[in-house]
Amino acid sequence: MPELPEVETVRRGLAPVMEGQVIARAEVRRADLRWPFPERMAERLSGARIDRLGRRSKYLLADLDRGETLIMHLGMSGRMLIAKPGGTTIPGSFHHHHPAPEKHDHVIFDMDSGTRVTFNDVRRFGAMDLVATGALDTHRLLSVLGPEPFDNGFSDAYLAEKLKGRATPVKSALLDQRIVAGLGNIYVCEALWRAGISPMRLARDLTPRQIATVTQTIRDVLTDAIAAGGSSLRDYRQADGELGYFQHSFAVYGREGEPCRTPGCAARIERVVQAGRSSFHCPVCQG
DNA sequence: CTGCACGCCTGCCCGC
DNA sequence: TGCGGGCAGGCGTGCA
Repeated sequence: MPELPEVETVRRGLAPVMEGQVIARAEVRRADLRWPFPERMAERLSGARIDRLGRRSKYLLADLDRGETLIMHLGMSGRMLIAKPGGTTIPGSFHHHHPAPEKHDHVIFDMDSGTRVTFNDVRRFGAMDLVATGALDTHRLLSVLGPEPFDNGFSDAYLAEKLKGRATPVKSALLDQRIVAGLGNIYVCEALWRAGISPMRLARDLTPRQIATVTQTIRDVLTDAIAAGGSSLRDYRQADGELGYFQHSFAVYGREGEPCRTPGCAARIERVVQAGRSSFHCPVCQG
C-alpha cells in the first residue's frame, strides 16, 4: 500500500476538502474491512467537524470536534477519492448529485460543502477505528509504532541501539514498524540501494558509518518521494486522482534484470525473496 | 525474546 | 479462449 510518502500525499490532498469541514453524512457500506468497524461509526461521524487531518506512520488521523479521532489505514490497495459536487444541485437544498458508488467503495464522507470523499479498497486490508483523541497514544495499532523517520528520535544512536545484536536481515529490521514507522517494501529497497548496503546483511553487522548512512538515505528517499507526490502502482492514486510519479525514480524496486543506475556500474538488478517479500538490489553496489 | 510463515482479500499477468 | 499459479504497496497472529 501505500507507504509513508503515499499516505502523506493523500493527507495533503484531503486536507483542503476535509480540514475544518463538517461531515454532513457518513455512509458505511459494509460491516468491516480488515476488522469490524467501530460501533455506530456512521452516526458518530455524521455531523462532526474535522478539526485537523494528521498522519502517524501510514495512518491518517482525523481529529473530530467531538473529542474522537478517526483512524484510517489504506492497507495495500486503499484509496481516497475526491469528487466535487455535480452540476445538478437542487436549488435551496443541501443535496448534491454524485454518481452511484462503485464496487469496493466502502465508506463515503459527504461533506457539508458537497464534496464527496470515498474510501475505496479492493483488497480490504485497510482499517478504520474511532477512539477518544486523548487515548490515541494507547491505541493498539499506534502504541507499538517506532519513531517517525523525520523525528529527532530517529537518530543514528537510536537505530544503532535497535539493530544491535539482531540476527535478522537489515531489510526485515527496517520493515519492522516498531523500529522505524512508515517504511514499506519499496522504500526500504530504495534506501538500502542508496546506502550501498545489501538487504541480506544482518542488522547486527552494520558499521556505525553504515547506520548513519541509512538513517540519512531513508530520510532522503522519503523526502524525494513526497516531493514527487508518491508512487503510483496498481491501485494507488493521489487523493485528487492525479498520478504520483516517483515510481519513475525507482533505482531498484521492480527493476529485476534491468541495469543498475549507479554511473559506471554494469550490473543488473536482482530480486531475492526475504520473509516472503521481494527484495530488489544491485549485487555490486550493495555487496 | 526472535524470526518467519501464514492468512486476510481481489485482480492482474503469465505460461500452458 | 480458459485455467492455474504467482504476484502485489501491510500487518497481526501464532508457531518453532
